[in-house]
Formats: sequence, C-alpha cells, structure tokens
Amino acid sequence: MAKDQWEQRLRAGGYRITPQRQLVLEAVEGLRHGTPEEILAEVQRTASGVNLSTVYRNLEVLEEVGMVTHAHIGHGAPTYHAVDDHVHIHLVCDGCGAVQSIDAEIAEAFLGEVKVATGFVTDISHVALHGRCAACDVNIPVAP
Amino acid sequence: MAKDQWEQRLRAGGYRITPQRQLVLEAVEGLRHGTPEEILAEVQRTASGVNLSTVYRNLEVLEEVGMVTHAHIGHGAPTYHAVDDHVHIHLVCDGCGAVQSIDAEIAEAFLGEVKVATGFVTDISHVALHGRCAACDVNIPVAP
DNA sequence: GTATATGCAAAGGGTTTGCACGGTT
DNA sequence: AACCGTGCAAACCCTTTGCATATAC
Repeated sequence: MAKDQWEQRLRAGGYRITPQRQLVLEAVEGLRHGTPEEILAEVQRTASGVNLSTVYRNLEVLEEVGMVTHAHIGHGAPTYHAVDDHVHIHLVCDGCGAVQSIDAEIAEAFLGEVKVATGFVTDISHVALHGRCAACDVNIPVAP
Repeated sequence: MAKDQWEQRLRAGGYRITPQRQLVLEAVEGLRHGTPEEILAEVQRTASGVNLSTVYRNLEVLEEVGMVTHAHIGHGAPTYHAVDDHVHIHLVCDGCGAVQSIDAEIAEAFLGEVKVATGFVTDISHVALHGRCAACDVNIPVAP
C-alpha cells in the first residue's frame, strides 16, 4: 500500500499519522501473519521504546479504517493480516497443532447456502476451522 | 444419559464418581449451553461450596470420556454442551452480537470438499462462524 | 490405606484502561 | 493551543497450577 494512500485513509477516519502507527502497519504487512506480541517485536527492531498497548491501540485503528484484519487461529492470541493479502481459511489440527491455509473460495457454495437458509453473511476467514489433518486422522483419535 | 451409563464411562476412564462431577454433568445437560461460570452458578444452586477450578477440572474429565464438548462462540469463555445434543453450527453476528444455531448437516458437502482437497477432517461445530446477520447486513457495515 | 478430587489462593496469558506527558495538527 | 496518541502501571477476564486436606475406592 502506497504511503499517501494509507495516510489518506487514516486522516479520513480522523486519525493522526504517527511513527508508531506507521511501524505497526509496516510490521503487519511485512510479517504476513502476526500476533500482537510478534508485531511488537518487529516494531521494536526499529523503535525499541514502543509499548504493547500502543500496538493494540493501533491495530484497532488500522482495522477500523480497513487496512488490517485479524483471525482467530488457536486458543491464544489472534493473528493480524494486511487486507490486501489473499483471503484464506486456516485449518488447525487438534492432533498435532499444525496450521494450514486454503483459499476461501472453496467455501463459496456453502456460504451461499447458509445465506439462503438464514440470511447470515459469513466471514469464513475470521476464525480458523478445527479438526484433524490427514496425518493425524489416521491415528487413533485420542485427545491430546 | 442414564446414571449407570455415565458412571461406567467415568470408571472406564479411571475416574471416580463424585458429587461435584455428577452436578457438573447435570448442569451441562440442563443448561444446554453454558460457560464454566454459568455451570458453576447452576451447580451452586445445589452445592454452594463448589469451586470454579473444580468445574474446570470436571469439564475436562467429562470431555475426555466423551460426555461433553465445548465450542468457542464469542471472544470470551467457551460454551459446553452435552454430547447427545444435536450437532450445530453457531453463527455470531459481529454487528449486534446475536448468536443463532443451524444444523451442522448444511456443511457436509463443504467439509467433503475440504477433505478431498487437503485430507483435513473438520469439526465444524467447534468454533462459531462470524459475520453479519440478516438484519445487520442491510445496514451500513460500520464496525461496532 | 492409597490414589484421586477438592478448595483455596496465587500465578498465568492476553487484553484493556486510567492517567499524565508528549507529539500532531 | 487543542486534542489525539503514547508509555507506563495497574486492572481485567478467563484459565491453570501448587498445595494441603478430604474423600472415593
């Protein structure tokens, strides 16, 4: 995303341009997948004084103006993505913990049915799907 | 679930039958949907001295022996169900917060495709799907 | 009698908030 | 100059854990 583009977006939302804001955005774009802690670490490579709460506040702002989204993958911290990434579904294996991504397109028909049945418009990428990966599914399904 | 059935299941897993255990199970069955806190409240109607950590420990045990499951609905505490309930998908509206349930059967074809594409076997009921309900979808999609 | 369960209190991870100071506009 | 954004510390919610005691077997 070009510099003047995101500056515009922020200003349009009534927000100011600060170094921390810029660094958080760059970190999200650079990492592709990042938890708030990971984003903080990335930001601190440039500006070591930045605080975790600033990261949280800026992720919230960047999400509000539509430059960032988050998805819930495991039971832990959410991961943030830049919006121009491909929309994908995360599959989390409850056996081995592995996470794989598939193109969200595969869910289109299903989401259409859900909409017809209930009127609900689903953001399938917002939460990971849980289950068992091919390798773990063949084993005896004992809870980990 | 009949009394001797669940006693068997617990004993088979090497667990003992305690009043707290029984009350937690009954609370889950009675409430149909309940967070650990809600289950505690229900249990305490009969036995006021029971502790939250006991509820957590027993939910874990009951889940291990297959009498209870949990699903992640909002960003807060998970909700527990008895296993003999119908398997359903929770739809959470990010606009108004409403939660609706639909039969998990609607996802069968989709989950089949996911399995073919990746080998991944999905437990679609384990996490709620997020999006916008019919009422909120027609309004300007401003984040809450 | 012995191992498992319990209650309590403390600690833990992740996130939010109140406050005074500093920076952007 | 006004207001938004920041750092810091404390508070928050949900959950787990260590320990001594009680209880099921």
